[in-house]
Amino acid sequence: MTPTNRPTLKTVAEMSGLAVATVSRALANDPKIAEATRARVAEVAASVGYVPDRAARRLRTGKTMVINLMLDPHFEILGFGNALLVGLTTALEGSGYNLVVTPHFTDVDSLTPIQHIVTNRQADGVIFTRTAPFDERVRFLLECGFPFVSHGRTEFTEPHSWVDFDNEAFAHAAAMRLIGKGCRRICVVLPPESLTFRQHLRYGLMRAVRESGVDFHIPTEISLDSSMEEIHDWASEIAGTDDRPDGFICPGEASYLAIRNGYGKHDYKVGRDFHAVAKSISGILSQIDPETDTIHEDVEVAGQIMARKLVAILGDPDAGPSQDLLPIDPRFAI
Amino acid sequence: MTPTNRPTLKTVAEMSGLAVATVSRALANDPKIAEATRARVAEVAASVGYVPDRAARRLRTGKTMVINLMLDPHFEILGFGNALLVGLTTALEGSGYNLVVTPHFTDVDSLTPIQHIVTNRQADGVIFTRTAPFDERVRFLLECGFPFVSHGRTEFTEPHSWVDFDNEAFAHAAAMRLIGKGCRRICVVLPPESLTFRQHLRYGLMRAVRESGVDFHIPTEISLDSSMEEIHDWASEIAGTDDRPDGFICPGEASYLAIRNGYGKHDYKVGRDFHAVAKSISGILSQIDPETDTIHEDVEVAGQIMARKLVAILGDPDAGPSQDLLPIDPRFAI
DNA sequence: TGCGATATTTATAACGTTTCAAGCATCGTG
DNA sequence: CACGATGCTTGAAACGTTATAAATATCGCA
Repeated sequence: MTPTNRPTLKTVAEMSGLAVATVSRALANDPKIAEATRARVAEVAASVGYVPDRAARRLRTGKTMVINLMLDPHFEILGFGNALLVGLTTALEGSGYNLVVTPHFTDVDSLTPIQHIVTNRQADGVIFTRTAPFDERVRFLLECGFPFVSHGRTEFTEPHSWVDFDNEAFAHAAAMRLIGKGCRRICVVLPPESLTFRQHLRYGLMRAVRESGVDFHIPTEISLDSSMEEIHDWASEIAGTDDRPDGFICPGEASYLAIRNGYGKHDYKVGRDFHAVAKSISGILSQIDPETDTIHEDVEVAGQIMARKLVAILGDPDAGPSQDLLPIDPRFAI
Repeated sequence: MTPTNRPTLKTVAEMSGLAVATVSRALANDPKIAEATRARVAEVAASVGYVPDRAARRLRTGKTMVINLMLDPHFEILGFGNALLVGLTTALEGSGYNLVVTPHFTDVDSLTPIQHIVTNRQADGVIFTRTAPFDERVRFLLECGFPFVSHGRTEFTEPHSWVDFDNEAFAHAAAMRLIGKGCRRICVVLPPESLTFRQHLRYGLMRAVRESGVDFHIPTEISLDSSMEEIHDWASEIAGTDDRPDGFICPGEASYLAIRNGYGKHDYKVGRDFHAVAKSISGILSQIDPETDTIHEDVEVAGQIMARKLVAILGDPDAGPSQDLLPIDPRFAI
């Protein structure tokens, strides 16, 4: 381990015969510094490979240059967490912000880790997923005026920044496709009540129902958070009933697979005896069942947008919140 | 935003009528501080919710209390990245270390981001995956004596800390199972030459070949890094030949699916016309093909072990490197 | 020539922590 | 009773920045 010979402002100052303060301001492009000086300082700094010290900056300015991603280890759907992470990190590259990842269990105690981050200034902003209609994290962060971007919306009247997939459009488009294939009774596996996008999916389906008069079913025994085994068993059971749905909207790859296998137990084959439209995230479905009808949610670009949005907020705290509703592939939209 | 009223050492010092230095050392459990004082300071600190300032500490001590995970956005196999992340973050919880995630593309320039971290002291230790036999990251980090744990081994003589799955045992066990099912020609999809575990898989197969005299095939047209489409097309093509393999070792879920579908194009059905043993990571295979023969690699515990290992190294830099070869499920071992 | 205005630069003081050397009681001992 | 130990506490400096205020150089103009 080298005896810490990293160049500092002092190094650059001595080399250029200027004061530390001058160098600091020159590098900050302060217009009060003579153009010639600025150029010389920049050159010297570059030549010795000066890189400002994060700790010193953070201590002095209070800005951590850290963005915190709260990740729920429980409920990470196949590919979702990774795609989000990739989107965030790539968008953050070169921005000077570091992404630190903290585990937090949305269902048990979603607030404590965030409070810790806010009160102890561990980050400049937070990003999280699995947003609830009256999310306590959102409420808390709004109260303290702490910057954040959520994946998913809330029902608070006060606006805040979020990025979300248009699940309403997804469910509607999916339902319309199923109807187009002749389905008479459409079923959708919804997320638990606690998550906002449950309603969006439901509205999407209901709109299609209103428009077409098709029959529908929303199971109460299972949710999108149920294990694949549970969904599988439920599907297998319902497949044996007379009023079994002949069309499924699956807002996730896992639920699709579980249902297709559950029905498969009764030799009901997707595309022949029933139909399904799945939300694709990892894209694996097109390999498993190439003929599966899917609508893609691009979580990676969602991550990129969230990162850019948060950086923008941090850069200009006076800017109001902004929202991004990511549309479904227009080919599927009605 | 509140006007920064966070308690500091000074706060605690004033409240307890002691000097800042005393408080600092009391909280550090310095035995030179009177027992009574230590207790009082601890009490006061707790009562005001004192939490040491990371930036100040880092500036003073040089320790960043950051561990950096280098994540390759390209090649993250289904569930691998997320499982690793979950393992790391949960194991790191309460350790005081923050996990920051940096993207870096193993194939294009694996060194630069790591050099940046080392020379600019952005972290106390690094964790990375996709290790090569003569990995330049390992070489570099060993040279500077910078703490790290790799997922995967190298062929350097100088030992270093790593955690790895026993891919040799996996391939061997998989081959033996295939042979037990009557396979005559076994094929394994290997990772590219650049990755160390390619050899481990190969050795595992070769050992089984030696022991049983079975025929084998190692494709050169594709690798584990090939897209599912490519593997699918390759499998579909080879399925039409006379000497097509009747047993597959798939060190990944994607490759299994691609092959099963490629063979499926010729109406060859897994379990009937050919067999396969897949490495399961996300566990999704048991839902897609419940009868699939899989051997599980628990990437999450790998992550936990890596995190603990690195923390141990950072706690005692004089401790030598240590290695963990994670065994396959003993039920499958021969 | 001199004086205020303007353009640059700089010294200094923080930010919150740890550590080093020094401080000050208290005490046993010669 | 003085004197060095001993046990505990503390002042001051430093880590690398940035912000504030003050200093210095430069200049136009009376």
